[in-house]
Amino acid sequence: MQLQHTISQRISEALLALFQIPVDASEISLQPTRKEFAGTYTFVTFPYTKKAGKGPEQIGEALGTYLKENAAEIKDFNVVKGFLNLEVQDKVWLQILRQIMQEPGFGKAAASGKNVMVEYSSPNTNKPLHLGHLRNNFLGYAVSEILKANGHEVLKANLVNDRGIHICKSMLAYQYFGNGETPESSGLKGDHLVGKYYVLFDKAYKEQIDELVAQGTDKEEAKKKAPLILEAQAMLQKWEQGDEETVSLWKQMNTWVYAGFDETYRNIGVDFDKYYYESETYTLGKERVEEGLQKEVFFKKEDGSVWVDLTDDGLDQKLLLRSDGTSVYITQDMGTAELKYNDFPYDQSLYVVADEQNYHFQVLKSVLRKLGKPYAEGIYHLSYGMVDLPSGKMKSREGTVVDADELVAEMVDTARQQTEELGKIEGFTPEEAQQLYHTLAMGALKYFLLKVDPKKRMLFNPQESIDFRGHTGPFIQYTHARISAILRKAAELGITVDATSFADLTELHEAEQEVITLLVNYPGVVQEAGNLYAPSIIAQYAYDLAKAYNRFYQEISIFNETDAQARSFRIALSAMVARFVRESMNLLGIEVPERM
RNA sequence: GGUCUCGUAGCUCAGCUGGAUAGAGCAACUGCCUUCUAAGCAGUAGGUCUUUGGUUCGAAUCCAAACGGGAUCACCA
Repeated sequence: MQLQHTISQRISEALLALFQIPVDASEISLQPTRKEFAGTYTFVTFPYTKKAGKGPEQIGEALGTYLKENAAEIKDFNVVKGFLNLEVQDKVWLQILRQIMQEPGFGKAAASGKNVMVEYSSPNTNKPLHLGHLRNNFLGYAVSEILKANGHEVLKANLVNDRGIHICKSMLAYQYFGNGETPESSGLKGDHLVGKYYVLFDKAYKEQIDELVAQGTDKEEAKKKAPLILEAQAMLQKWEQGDEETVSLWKQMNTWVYAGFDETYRNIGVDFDKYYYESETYTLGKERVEEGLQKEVFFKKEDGSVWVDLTDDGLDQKLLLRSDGTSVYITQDMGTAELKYNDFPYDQSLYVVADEQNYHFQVLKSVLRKLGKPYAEGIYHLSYGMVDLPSGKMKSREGTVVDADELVAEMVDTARQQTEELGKIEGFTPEEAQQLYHTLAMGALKYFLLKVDPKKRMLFNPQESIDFRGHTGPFIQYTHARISAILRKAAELGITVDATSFADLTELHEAEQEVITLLVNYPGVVQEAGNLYAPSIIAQYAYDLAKAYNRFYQEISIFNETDAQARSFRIALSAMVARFVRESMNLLGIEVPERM
């Protein structure tokens, strides 16, 4: 809100009046006052000692005295070394709360006119989603919501990797071992069924390799010569040639997988505005290569392969087209970048992709820049760290992955157990109870994965990682449920509250004031999270707000308060906390319950 | 080997463009439910911010080097 800016303005005026130091208000930075001192905002005086010709404490004292006398917002001050701690008048806080109540869009930025595409999820169709994908999906969804709150037009895209050698592996194994199995006949979810054959392929493939090695073949050689891999490669050729039988099987298996993915997406609460399929885009990009050759920013080697030299940008030479004229990964991405831009002329295009592809995206951006593409600068790789298990890195082929569907189911079950233990389901219908378990499970899981800085690699311990107490999603959800109970009670008592209900109130408890201070910060937090593409900032905020509210809740009674204005104020404050807890959690894709 | 990245409490993580005695949660210990939901609140204990230099009024934060993790450097995706 304006409060910080107003105070900066006052300090700017004071610096000029007292020390003849001209400083623009925008250059004055305030920081939150540390817990152990009185005050809300702290101004550091060290940087001004030279210009003022006075010691840091003298400056602080002089500024504080001046502000207390001349600035209506300032209640009091104290100086500790070079730190001027400022207390804001209670009536100012109350006025701010009234303003927030009357401003439904508080925390939502006006339309920016900017278009942002967010590509996330982007699964392979040869196996089901696992824990790593969950981080990706939650991040992509949350960042999209945060960007919307910042006033941008967002298009969520999913680029499905539905072709390639890995798909052929599943298909081949299915041909050998499938016996016509279907999701219906096996009772397996489609993506899990296909994933099963992917694992089977790998197993059989490894056996063949071992066999060849036993016969004296070199290991690397064996990997290339094993009959199964040759068959898979032949199958990919047939697929590319449009072989009817191959394409038909491919369609069949993909249909199963998509049904499975849709179910998972629905279950975890993510969605997309547009799907792209690599089977439709993998030949794109060749025109870009041609364009680059004409512009002479790419070059062709004798064998016909096309390369780009990126040594100017600190990168290497990079292959863009194979000698046989077929595309590689980067060729495709050059094509899809153009396709995306034509579909949705973006100012920014985010790729939510794990950090193992950092180099790839540097190359992509650099290549498009060389081609002079207007959309090159908007490309941003939202790189996130891997999720490790206590046993180390997850490897899908080795079966050391945490399956997304299983994990969610386990979480729901844990939520049920916890809730039942606490005896909190009285008055719930079975459907409501099930709904609650799901809400809590997803809250716990999403919060756990989103509270960590996306860039950082993180550890997930299935045994102990997901808690329902402390710094968790359910803690924040619980706070919302608590407040809901208060608001229900207020309604039962016939108490209605609006911005005029506490017009004469002039004093606040410290715990109340701290809650308002956090509410004031909300728009700034949303903005920062948007600028940094960091849902973790929202997660931290929601926790801080819930924590501060719980302290207030514990210390101060609402319905035992005899002063009607103070009581109304506390109900209003509670309602605002509920509102911003809900909004901030929704930005993370997390629902909050009315009761729990 | 080149490039990039990370190293903060026993564990998992915060610490914004440099600011006060480095913060949470979990785990451990102590209090608080005849009063609005104890999935809560308050408190105790726990640290050479990997190390060494440098920049300055001031460094967990910026710079350099070392050590230790990780990623990447495919006519794979």
